[in-house]
Amino acid sequence: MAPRLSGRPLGRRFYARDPRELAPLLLNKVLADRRPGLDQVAARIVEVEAYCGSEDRGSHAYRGPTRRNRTMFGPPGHLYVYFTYGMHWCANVVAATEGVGMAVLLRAAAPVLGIEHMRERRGGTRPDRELCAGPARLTQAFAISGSEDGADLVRGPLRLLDDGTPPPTRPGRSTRIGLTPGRGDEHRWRWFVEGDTNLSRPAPRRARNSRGV
DNA sequence: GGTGTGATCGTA
DNA sequence: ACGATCACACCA
Repeated sequence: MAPRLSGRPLGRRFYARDPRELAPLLLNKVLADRRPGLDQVAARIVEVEAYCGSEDRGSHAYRGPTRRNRTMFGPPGHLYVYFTYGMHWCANVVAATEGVGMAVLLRAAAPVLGIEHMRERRGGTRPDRELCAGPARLTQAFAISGSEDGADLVRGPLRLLDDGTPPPTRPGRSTRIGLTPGRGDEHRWRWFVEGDTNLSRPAPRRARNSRGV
C-alpha cells in the first residue's frame, strides 16, 4: 500500500530565523506537492545549505537585490527558484526577514510519495536514491522551475510538512558544495542526515585504521 | 572507487 | 565569462 502522507505545514514564523539556524531544522521535514493537475509527490529533506545575504560571498544575494534574486529579499516561507548552468533549476526556502536576502538551498531528499512520477520526470530507469539526490535533480523530480519562483510554502499547494519526525540531534555538517575558492567556501553551512543514501554526495567515509576498518 | 568533460544560456 | 549542476565516459 502507498505510504500515507500526513503532517502539519510549517508556519510563517518557523521560517523567520537565521538560515544557519533554520537549515538543520529543515532536515527530516517533508516537501509535498499538491498542485492541481499534477501528480502528487513528496520527499523527506536530507541535505540543505544556508546562504546568508550581504555577509556571504557565496550567496546570490551578496551584491544586493536584482531581478533574478528578488524573491530572496522578500518575506520568509517562500520558494526562491533560480536557473543555473544554462539548464538546471534549484530551489531555496527564503529565511529570516524581508530585505536581508537569506535562504536555505534544498540539496537532497528521500522520496516518500509518487516515486514512479518522479522517475518519469527524471527520465530513464534510475534507482530511487538518485531521484532527488542533488538540488537540480530534486527540482526535476518535483517539476519545479521558474514559474514556481515566489511560491508561498505556507499557504500554497507546495508545502513543507512536519510529520513528527524530528531533525537529527547530531546532523552531519560540512562546507558547501560547488563554490569557487574564496567565495564562501570557508563556511561550514551545509547540513545533512548522516548516512542517508539520498545525499547529493556519498556520506563522507569515516577515517580508516590500518586494517581498513 | 575515482577523475575529466561537454551541455547550454541567463546574468552581471 | 562564468555558474549554489548533471550525466556519462573512461580509468583503476
